[in-house]
Amino acid sequence: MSKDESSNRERRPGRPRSQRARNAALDAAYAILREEGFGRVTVEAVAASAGIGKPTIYRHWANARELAMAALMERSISEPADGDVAEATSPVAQIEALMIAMAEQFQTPAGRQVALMMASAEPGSELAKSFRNQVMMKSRNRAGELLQQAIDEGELRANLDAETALDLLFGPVFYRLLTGHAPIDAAFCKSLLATCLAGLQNTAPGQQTA
Amino acid sequence: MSKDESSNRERRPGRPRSQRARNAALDAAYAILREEGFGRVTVEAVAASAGIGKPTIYRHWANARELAMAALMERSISEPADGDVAEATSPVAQIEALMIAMAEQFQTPAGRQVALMMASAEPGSELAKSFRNQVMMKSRNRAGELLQQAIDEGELRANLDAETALDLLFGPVFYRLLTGHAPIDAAFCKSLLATCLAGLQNTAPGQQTA
Amino acid sequence: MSKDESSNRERRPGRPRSQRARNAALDAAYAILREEGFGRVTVEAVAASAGIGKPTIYRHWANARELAMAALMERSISEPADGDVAEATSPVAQIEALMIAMAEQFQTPAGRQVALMMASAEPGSELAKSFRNQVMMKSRNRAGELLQQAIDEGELRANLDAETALDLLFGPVFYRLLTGHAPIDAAFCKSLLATCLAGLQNTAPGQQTA
Amino acid sequence: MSKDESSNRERRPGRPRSQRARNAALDAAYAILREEGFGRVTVEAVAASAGIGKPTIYRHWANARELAMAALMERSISEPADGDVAEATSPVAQIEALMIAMAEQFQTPAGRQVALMMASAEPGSELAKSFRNQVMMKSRNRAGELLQQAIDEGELRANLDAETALDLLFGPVFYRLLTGHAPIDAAFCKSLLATCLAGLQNTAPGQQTA
DNA sequence: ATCTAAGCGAGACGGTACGTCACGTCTTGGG
DNA sequence: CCCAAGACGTGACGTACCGTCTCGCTTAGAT
Repeated sequence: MSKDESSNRERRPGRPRSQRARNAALDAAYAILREEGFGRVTVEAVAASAGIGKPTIYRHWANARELAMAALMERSISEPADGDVAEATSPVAQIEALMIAMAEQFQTPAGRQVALMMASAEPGSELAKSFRNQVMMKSRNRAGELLQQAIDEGELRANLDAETALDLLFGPVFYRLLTGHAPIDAAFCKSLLATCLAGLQNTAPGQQTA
Repeated sequence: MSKDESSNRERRPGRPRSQRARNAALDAAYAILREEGFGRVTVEAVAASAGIGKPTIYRHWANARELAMAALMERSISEPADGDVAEATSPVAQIEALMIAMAEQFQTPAGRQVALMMASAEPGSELAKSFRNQVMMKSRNRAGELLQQAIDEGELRANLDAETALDLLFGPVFYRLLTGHAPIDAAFCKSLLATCLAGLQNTAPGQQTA
Repeated sequence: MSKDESSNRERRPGRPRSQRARNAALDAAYAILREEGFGRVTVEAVAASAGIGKPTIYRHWANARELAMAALMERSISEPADGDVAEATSPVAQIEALMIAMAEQFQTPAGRQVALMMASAEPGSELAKSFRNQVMMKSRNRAGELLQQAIDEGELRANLDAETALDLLFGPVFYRLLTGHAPIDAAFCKSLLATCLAGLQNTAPGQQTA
Repeated sequence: MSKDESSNRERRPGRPRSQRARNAALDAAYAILREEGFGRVTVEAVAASAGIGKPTIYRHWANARELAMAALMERSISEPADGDVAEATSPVAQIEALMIAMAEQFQTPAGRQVALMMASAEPGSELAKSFRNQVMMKSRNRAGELLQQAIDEGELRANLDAETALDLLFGPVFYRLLTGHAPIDAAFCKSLLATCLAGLQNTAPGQQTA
């Protein structure tokens, strides 16, 4: 997530990094992210608004994008509404609750920046992976477990390709986040899940094409 | 689409825009786009490499992003492989061909920039819409027609929500383009379509959860 | 002064230059000159405010500086107050009236631009000479005649170097116009002339240095 | 004089301004000033030729004109030939030496730009005053002291208006610098001083006008 | 009564320079 | 060794004007 985090916790010589400065940077970056967008999260602006020096920021993050990503990860992406999800009775219902919670986050000002942040991160970077895992894949991974559970319980087909199934559920959400061609709301999530479950194919007897 | 006016224009006064300059700009922008990426498509670089003046570029496009989008639209996005699609026998097979053709485009250097370009375009702008329609929705819209055809022929369920169904098919592709967590290849497209058609639900008798 | 003025008045073929456009350009240039200063007299601004085309301006003048100079010469520099000058009785008094009239012109907004215009004209150019003759030398030349007259009448020394004498009278006025270290008013002109006439030297007997 | 603050500065926080960069800028500006003229002293050209960044130039000076003025002041305007002046015996002779030294400076390529620089400076600005004081008034002020000395010694009239007298001596020099209608050489300076001292008036007995 | 060359407005063209923003690095004094 | 402050060189921004070049349209003397 951050630049250092070296595991050898032996205590480096000299003055330790100021946690105050780090937090001030993240707070300022997150505020700008929400209010003015990802593109305005510049090292210069964050340093000025947080009252910290630019080199201090560069000690913690490689550039403004990474700072913005870190700010989003630490300040915005809450745990996926465990309450609602836990209340649900079946694995499939829990998946639905999970998707709806994610959808809600993508409708906040900060959430709308997620696609841009992911798109502009260089693909191989450590932080990009971290961001992907925490912001884009967390719900997906959790849903993966629920999916397996549902298969085990016989609710879903046993011969399911889990990867493809998860892409089917989460892909359309990010698709809409990216293109903005339609809203990302609870109704959409429900429709998505329902259609996904039932399949597109006509299964009524005597109606088959062949 | 671009800064200039729509088609119904008899004749504006003054010297007309130079088609030569416009093409040189698009060519240069497209070359940089492929070779160095979206982020390096700067007005400065395009002007220098095209041998035209910066103000000329600004006369045609509002900024470097719009120029890059226009370049991609006019230089890259080919017709979606009509040949292969037409060869397919059934509407569903045609949809599959369509998806595979799109997937191929997204594996080119220019194609990989698409997500970034879409994400960084300001959402309401005219060019963003145009880009979305031409680059991201063209295949989708064509698939929509085929989808309806398949419903009419009884191949697909009659009570299908077409929007959701299309999002199910195309969403995952852009999802992978955005996150890069897995390749976008023909196998993926086929798996996607197959899973989508069959649904996730277990339909075997005596297996129901309840 | 202007670009053409070919003396061979044989009449060139084609449409003649529009006097309307020429006047509009001069009017607009002069207005900008007074209101915003010499530096804002751009070909672009004049063309826009006069409602004429840029090439039309370039047909008449080589560049904006020349246009501004022409505008000043044709719109501002009036005849040097013949009335007041003529009323004066002696040649010396006429010189004084001439200087005061010139001083008045240099206190108008347009007049203050004269030093800048002269300084920024390239020295050898035809229009620079013309400007110098019309704007800066006209009064001086007239004063030269009066000076000779005064010498002839015995009012001034016979062995006077006229060039130096004229520089002594007019130099300080342009000096102040250029540096702005002190006002250019009638009192100054009078003091100038008086000191000049009497000389600096102490002529009282028995006071000599040696 | 320049953008930065006055001398009474104990220590500002942050990295101090680079004297190296400042000197490089002034050197480059002065070289361009001499070789190509005031109009070619552009921030762009100075930055490139000095190997420094444009923003650094703007940190030190408000624009190219001010940079050019500063360059002239710090690189060109030498002390007014103290040697020659000191050698002169009388105050009046010292004034003459002073004028000749100034005239020499105005015949160098850089000196010829002085009128343009003064004319194009906005009148009220701090740097314009500084330029006037250092470049145009230094000799004048020194001459003012000598003038007073000469009056005290009885060489010049006691009832002299010093301001007017100084304008009489220096005005014509700048007049010629501005208009270029005649050379600024030692002979001119001598003629100027001589005519000035003696006055224009005819003092021969029995010749009076009245 | 045409023809036709040149002027007209408009405005795009390739340029140069502007003054600004942000980058990522370096250099101060102080903690 | 970190911190704030703020300078540095770099690179790109978007704008203002430059002086030139098409455009289609007058305009007015010469045919």
